[in-house]
Amino acid sequence: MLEVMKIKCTNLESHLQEINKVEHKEIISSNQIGLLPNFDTSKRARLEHFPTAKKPLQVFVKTHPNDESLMVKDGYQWRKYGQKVTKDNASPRAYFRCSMAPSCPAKKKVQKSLHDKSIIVATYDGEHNHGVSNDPFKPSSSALNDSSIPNIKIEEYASSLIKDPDFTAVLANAVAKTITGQEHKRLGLNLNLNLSEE
DNA sequence: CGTTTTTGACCTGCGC
DNA sequence: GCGCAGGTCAAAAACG
Repeated sequence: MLEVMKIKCTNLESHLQEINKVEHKEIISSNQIGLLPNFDTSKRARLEHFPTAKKPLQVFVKTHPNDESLMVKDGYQWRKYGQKVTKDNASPRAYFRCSMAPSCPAKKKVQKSLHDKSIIVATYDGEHNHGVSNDPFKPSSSALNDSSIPNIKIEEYASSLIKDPDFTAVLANAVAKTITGQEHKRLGLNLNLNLSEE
């Protein structure tokens, strides 16, 4: 089962990198999943100047193209403190600060993708100094309702799936079906990431 | 009435 | 030094 998960993760990572290559025509380092190349060059230079500084985590969230709220349900409570229209993207960028703890340094920026308005990009900056109300990437969490397709953060999402007993059962069933040849076309491992091979 | 959102002003860093 | 762009502040408005 872990082997199957590993293969699936590898496929999804390569798929994500292909998408980013097409969108931005740049090569992405293989250990930076979802890190957008349009990341401001001046800031990138600063980060490279301080190699110990953590690079911000970027999460892609599928949403309705007409949804202008830029709200991402990720298990934390965020307070919006600013909004800006940036030069390289007509969609406004919203700035959020964690409101679950007064002294929490965690922040995030949320902006729609330049090329696909149905995808919003959340850039997380800083770490929470408190717990989370619910697992942000667990399939049963509020992040996975009808109007919000799961965040495409492969490693954490896969990790949460492994912990999910329901998923384990489904996965085991799918593996059994594959082995017995009852289901060739679809592996039954649809991770609902909107990144299927179709 | 407390909390959150909105939005224009302000601050800061960078390139020229 | 100046202008530009991104990020933050804070007062007013909106909301529950």
